[in-house]
This record gives sequence, structure tokens and C-alpha cells, in this order.
Amino acid sequence: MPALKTTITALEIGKAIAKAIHEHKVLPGTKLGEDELSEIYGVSRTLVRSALQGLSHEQLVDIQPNRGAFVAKPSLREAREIFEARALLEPRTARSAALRMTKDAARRLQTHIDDEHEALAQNDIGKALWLSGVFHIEISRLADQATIGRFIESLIARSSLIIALYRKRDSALCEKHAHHALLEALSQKDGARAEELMQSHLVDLVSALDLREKVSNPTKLKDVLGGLGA
Amino acid sequence: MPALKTTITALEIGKAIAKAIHEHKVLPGTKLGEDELSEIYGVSRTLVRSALQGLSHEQLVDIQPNRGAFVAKPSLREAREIFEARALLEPRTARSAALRMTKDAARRLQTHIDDEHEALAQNDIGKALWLSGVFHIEISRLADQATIGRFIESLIARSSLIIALYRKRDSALCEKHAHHALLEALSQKDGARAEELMQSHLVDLVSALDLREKVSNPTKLKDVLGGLGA
DNA sequence: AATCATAAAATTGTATACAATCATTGTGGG
DNA sequence: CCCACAATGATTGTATACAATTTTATGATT
Repeated sequence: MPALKTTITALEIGKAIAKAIHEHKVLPGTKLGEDELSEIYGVSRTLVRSALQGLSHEQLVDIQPNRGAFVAKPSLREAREIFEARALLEPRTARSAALRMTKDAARRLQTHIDDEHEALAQNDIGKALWLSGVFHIEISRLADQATIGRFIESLIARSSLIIALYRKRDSALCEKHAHHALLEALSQKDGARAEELMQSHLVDLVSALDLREKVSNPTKLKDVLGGLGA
Repeated sequence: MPALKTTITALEIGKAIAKAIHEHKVLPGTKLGEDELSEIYGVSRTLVRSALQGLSHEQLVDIQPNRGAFVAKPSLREAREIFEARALLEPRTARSAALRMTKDAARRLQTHIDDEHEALAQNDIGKALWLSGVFHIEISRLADQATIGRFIESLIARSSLIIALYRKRDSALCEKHAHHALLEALSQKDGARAEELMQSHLVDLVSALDLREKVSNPTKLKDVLGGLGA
């Protein structure tokens, strides 16, 4: 058997936390205490802090001085910006990906889609969400543009926060066939179509969100809660 | 008088190092020793490490396990990718900036250009390089898209590494009037023209670089150096 | 002289200890 | 009863100590 890995790196801790966030196992606003995490991963606070700082750089967690790290809560404005940025980057990237498509990549993406359906069938929303994000990331990887790929990766991670915060009730997460159609276009190396499909897919994603201005205002809490029974 | 600030944060250290990199005061490949830096900034290695990890995340420094941090040396491929990404993001951002332009912003950019010319006149290439980058960043800020703005900021920082590594000899850094023309278009809220100008400006920047494949290959060193006098 | 092995020094990686700050609870006065 | 304020506890911020690794120096051997 292969040697057991006994060490754990800050990067791995960060990935683990990022995945939990992506899967909505921890929700925006959740406090990520250092002692708590060092207990969980069996390391000192040093590594935990390093991991949290990394996540903070990706804006997945918000570090408030002397108060600690919290799962980030993107504002409405940030939410809009993030999907605007995705709309700018991803369609073009999908086009590039189509041109570089290989049989092997197609097979990989297909099993990925299967996993996604499987997760949905089992009602494992978190896993489905995660897989859906990874699907987009895989495509950006195919485009062979590491720099833009990293941007996209970071946008997708933050998108999961936005979905947690602003998803319309009863809205579908991801139409079952959207990714399938995308794969179809990619497999046929039809860049133009892949670009179109990605664009409309992103529009669909946004349309499942409620990004209107919030009505509630903390100062007016009394107005909302006032006048009970009496 | 205002209270003297006595503390120094990891972020400030990172900014200071980033500026030095941007100004070509430290060149790609330079070792950034932790003890050395903690001596310089009068803090423990803890903060220095935090700063270096932040810079590593921006890919300005390359942290090699158990070996330390070095100023990053972007490969040719990375160099091309970075300018492709800039070509994708910056023209569009300039267009947005034009639409949101204010008198105040125009004044700010003008003094910025003056500073740039001043630095060039004094042959302070490093400062000019820094100011030139900040000019681009200021424009992206005007576009009021923090997310894309951060991407651009990171691309510009890395661009300074690329210039250090791949600049053609005798090539001008930045045509004197390029930024001026850009400001002109912005001031007139001429988005289309700002977009065009930014695009061609970036093309000019790339044309001052030598991004062809390197001929030398370490394994064939003998072939190149073989057959001396004898 | 060049090369390899070994030992010493220097540097990074991680954990722990201490200091500073914030949150909470409890107490006294209004 | 409510608010201000102080003490306590918990948590984060920074520095230091120790362990692990790499680099450099040294010397023996071919």
C-alpha cells in the first residue's frame, strides 16, 4: 500500500474549507474560529491562519481585525459584478476550449455530468453545486489560459456564496441539459455555439437569483416588526 | 500633530515589497529572505511570512517549499497570457470609465500624467514605470467594477515583471502621449474612443517586448559551447 | 584537480507562549 | 427597569523557540 500522508498543508486546509463553503455546508456569515479549526485539522493555529488568509485573498472569507474570520457575504453590488465578470470571461473561454477539445476531455466532462445528475438524483444539493462549479472550471482549464482560468475559478467560488444568499425560492439550480448542450458544442469543436451556450447559461443562472435591492433596512426594523397583537 | 503610527501591518509590508518589485528595484529571481526582511521592517518573521504569502497569491513572488521566496519570473507563456488578459479586460474597462468620468477624476489623472513626465525627465525609470501602472489602475477604478478592477491590478503588477524580463533593448517604455490621448477621450466621455485607444496602447506595450521563444536549451549547452580553439 | 561524502551553518516550517483586543456578564447608579 | 461601566473570559495578533530542510563548507578519495 502507498505510504500514508501524515502532514497536512495550509493549502489543503484552505481547499477543504473552500469546498465546504462551495457545498453550502457552512453558510455566509459563519464564524471560522481559529482554535476550532486547528482542533478539527489537528494542526496549530499557525497553519489555520495561513489558510484563512489565503481564503481571504480570494474573498471567500472576510477577516475582521481582532474579531476573526467569517464566511464572506458578498453584497448585492458584488454579486452583480461577479456575474458581469463571468459573462465577460466565460463565454470567450468556452469558445477557446472548444477549439482545443479532445476525445479524452469530452469523456471526462461526460462522467462529470453523470456525477452531477447522480448527486441531484440523491438530492445532494451541496455536492451538485460543487460539481457544477467544477464543470465550469474544467472548461476554463481546457482553454489553456491559466491566468484567466484562475480568475474564473475565483469567480465561481464566490458565485456559490451568492447562490446561498440570493437564490430565489423554488428556482432550479442548473437546468439539467445546459451542461450537456455545452459539452455537445465543445465536442463538435463548435466554438461559436459554445460561446453562445455559455452566455445564455450564465443568464439563466442569474435569472435564478434575486438581485434586486433589498427593502429591509436595519434602522427601520421597528417599522417591520411593530404593531403586534396589542 | 497627528499621532505617529507605530505599528506596521503585513499588508503594508506586502505593498512596500510590491512597489519595489514594480519599480524594478528588485529584479525577478531575487531571493527575499525572511530574516533579511524582518530586519528591514523591524518585525518578526511572522508578519513577513504573511506578507510574502499574500504576494505569492498575486503571483508576484514564487515561494518554493523549504527554499524560500523569490521575486517571480513569469514564463513566456505566462507573459503572453497576461497581456492577452489585459487586452480582454482593459479596453472594455476604459469604455466604462469614460462613461463615469468626472471633472475631478480628470484633474487627478492629469496630475498623474504630469508626475509621470516629471519622473521620465529625471530619468527615474522605476518611478515612471510605477506611475504608469498606477495610471492604468486608476482608470479601472473609475469603471467602478471592483472585481474586474482587482484582476486588472494584479495583471498590471505582473506586467512589470514581464517588462523587466522581456523588454526589447532600446524600446520606449510608454509613448509620452498615449496616456494623454487616453485622458482626452475619457474627459470627453467618448467611451468608444477610449476603448480603441486602450487597445492600441496595449498593443504598443506588447510590441516593446520580445516574446519570441527562446533559442537556448540547457541540455544542448555543449553543442553551443563545444569546439573551442583546439 | 575533480568528485563524492560528510559536517556545519543558515534558512524555512511549525508549534507554542505571551500580549492585545474584543465580547460577555455582572454590578451599581440613575 | 434601564443604562453605564468595570471585571472576566475568550479570541485574535505577534513574537519567539524548536524542528526539519537546504545550502555551504570541508576533506578524503580516485
